[in-house]
Amino acid sequence: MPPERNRRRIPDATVSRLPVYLRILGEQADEGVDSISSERLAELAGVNAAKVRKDLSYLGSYGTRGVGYEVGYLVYQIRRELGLTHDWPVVIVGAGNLGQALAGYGGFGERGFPVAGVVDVDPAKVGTVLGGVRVRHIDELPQIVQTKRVNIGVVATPPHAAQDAAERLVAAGVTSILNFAPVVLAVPRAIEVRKVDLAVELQILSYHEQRKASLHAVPGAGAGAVSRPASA
Amino acid sequence: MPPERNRRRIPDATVSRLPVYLRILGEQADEGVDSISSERLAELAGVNAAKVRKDLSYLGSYGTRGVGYEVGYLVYQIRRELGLTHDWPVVIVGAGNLGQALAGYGGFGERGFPVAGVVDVDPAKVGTVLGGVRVRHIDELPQIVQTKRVNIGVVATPPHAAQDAAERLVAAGVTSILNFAPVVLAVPRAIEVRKVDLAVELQILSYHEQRKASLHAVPGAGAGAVSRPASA
DNA sequence: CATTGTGAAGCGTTTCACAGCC
DNA sequence: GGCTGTGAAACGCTTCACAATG
Repeated sequence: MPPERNRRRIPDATVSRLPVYLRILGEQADEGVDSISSERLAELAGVNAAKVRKDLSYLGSYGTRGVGYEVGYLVYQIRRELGLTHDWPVVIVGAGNLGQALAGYGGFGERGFPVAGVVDVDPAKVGTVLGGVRVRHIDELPQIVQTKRVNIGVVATPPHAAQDAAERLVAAGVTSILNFAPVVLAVPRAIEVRKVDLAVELQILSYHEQRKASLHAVPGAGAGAVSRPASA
Repeated sequence: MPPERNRRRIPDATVSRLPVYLRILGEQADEGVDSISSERLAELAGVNAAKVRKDLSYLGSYGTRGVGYEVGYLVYQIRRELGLTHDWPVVIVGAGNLGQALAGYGGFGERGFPVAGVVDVDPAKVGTVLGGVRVRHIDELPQIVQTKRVNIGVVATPPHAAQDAAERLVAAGVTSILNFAPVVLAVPRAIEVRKVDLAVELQILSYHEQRKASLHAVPGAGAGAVSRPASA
């Protein structure tokens, strides 16, 4: 029996949607649904049905024509593909406002990402307890990463400390980083970095708001020229 | 006649990078830099120089061949395009862990998004003070949105309350939503929604970790797999 | 016969490569 | 000479449309 084409390359766009499908499928399973069509899943995920089918087809042919997908089996396959068959402990650098909220937010551990540790440079914060975890000094980072087998680090420091935090994480052996600081981190190419930047998100919304506002300002179909028309 | 089409359509991908350029340009300005090349800006933003030039070209021709871009002027143009020439007050729904962290996080107001209010359904939370703002009852939402001219709402509730929060925001007159709840919000098409989902981000990192792990498992031709080829 | 799985077309984004200009 | 601005090629993602099939 030939095993499976193991080195499937899944498009980034698909990878970023699989967690959404997974969450929805979990909810459906909880409600007792055990079979679902691409159409229905698409509706719940807010996307197009063809996209759902193509996304799922990267995992293999796990549907049944004329019927749909078996929810439990699909959950299993997506979890396997995302590497969610075991926990991934994370370490949080920065015990400020955000670090505290993250550590205190139960959703982390529940979803398979237990907080293995929180560290900070500030001795005043060391020893305090956040979400059941004692804050430790950043010098203990290598030890935490090694003993708890941590692969994923979270940067929750102020901007000026973020690059240092990232370097310490990488030096300690972390290979993926979730960065909340509004800073472009310079790390080795092999390190996967994802960025969550509130200011960026708000500014994107601002762009759309401003756009709506200036549409209101122009009359019918013309080039209203409310602000300055610049030539090309 | 007003010469130019003012309604330039800027690609989404470009809009999402403009805030990054803007932040970097601001930092450069603070350091006294007043001219910058696409190459340098690209390096600081972690992207390709051609991309920077194409992105900036959607705003107009604001560079000088052979020289580069004037930092201050570029900041002005990007701010104008993003609608950052005035503040956009935001209202936060949900005074839990996350809502508190967001309200307490100074970066909001500093960057032009002052917190006009925080609301919650829970009477026990109403009246407490977060980051200088008193938590009010969610029934006061319409009043806050109207009197403070709020266009942007932030959903920071538990998942089960998120859809209701979104509907109340829309009913109150908000037209853009930043959603932190792990839920696909159903809103009218005219409402702009952006999503920040920690679990999704972590699961994407998990995918990459799992992928690295299974690469180790195969004998593989070539990839020497030393942990850190530190380069910048 | 409803629904999947998928070639192929369509579309938006990135990158190249170089003409245009300072 | 150096750097921008931009057509055009390359790429990746989305959507269509329909053959395959339980």
